[in-house]
Amino acid sequence: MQMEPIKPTESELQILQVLWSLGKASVRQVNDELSKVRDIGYTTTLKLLQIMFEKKIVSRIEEGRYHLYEAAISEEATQQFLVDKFVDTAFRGSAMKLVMQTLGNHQASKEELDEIKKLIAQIEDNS
Amino acid sequence: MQMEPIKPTESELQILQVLWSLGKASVRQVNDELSKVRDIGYTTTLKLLQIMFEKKIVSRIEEGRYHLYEAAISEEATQQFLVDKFVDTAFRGSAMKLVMQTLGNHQASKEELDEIKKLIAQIEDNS
DNA sequence: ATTTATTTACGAAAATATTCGTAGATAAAT
DNA sequence: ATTTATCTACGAATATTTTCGTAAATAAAT
Repeated sequence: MQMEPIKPTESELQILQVLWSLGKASVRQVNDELSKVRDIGYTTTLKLLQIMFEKKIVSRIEEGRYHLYEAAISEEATQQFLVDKFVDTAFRGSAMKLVMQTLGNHQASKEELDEIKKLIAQIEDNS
Repeated sequence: MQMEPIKPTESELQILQVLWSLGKASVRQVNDELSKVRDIGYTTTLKLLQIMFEKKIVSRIEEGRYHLYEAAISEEATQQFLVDKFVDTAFRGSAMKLVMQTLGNHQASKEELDEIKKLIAQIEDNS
């Protein structure tokens, strides 16, 4: 369990995204994915993963000569933590303002809207 | 009009929040507000405002011996920009996931939920 | 067997962001 | 008039984050 959720840096977050989508992955694989998004050298990716390993943000297992890395913090918990921080720093604490702003400015499919309505109904029931 | 929205740093965002809430304000006023939130020296606040002025994030007018600063970018546009980036880096591009996550984990009043339902209905009408 | 490629470790440079000290100007207080 | 307080400007120290070069080890290819 992650007692004190570590605040990942911008780069670390990018790597976490790759790991969340790939599951276990070698430095090479992470670097290949990351390279699709931005310019980055192999040893930079390696170093980032090493730092993240020290910070316990990722775990790793030795697989012969190389390492397989894996996210050690869950996507949901991390997102939760980041949303909280984000609401504070960008929305002066108003989570609902964030919801409104996002809803109003991003394409949502009928299915997504339905899901959100369902969630709202659920919240209303519980109060 | 802000053609290329500048990405404010963490500190700059804090200052913007103060300015958005105060309107025009002196360095002293900004610093007083900021001090409520965290430890910060007067000249640090001053320097930050000067840097932001150079970057055109804030405007200022000379009022006698001192300056009055004002946010030069709107809260809404900045939030929009930040949400977009945030959705990308923390939610792998899924804005609706952000909405769901936030809705599910933050207290919402009946009024806020009604407002959101209204917004959803509006979106549904337009499609 | 030797060369080439791939891997990890690690230090340190480079880039970015934050903080503050000091100086000089001016106003306010004594 | 002199001292004290308050303001801006600005350089530079710190802290943080990102990037990469180099070395050592090992595997793969020739």
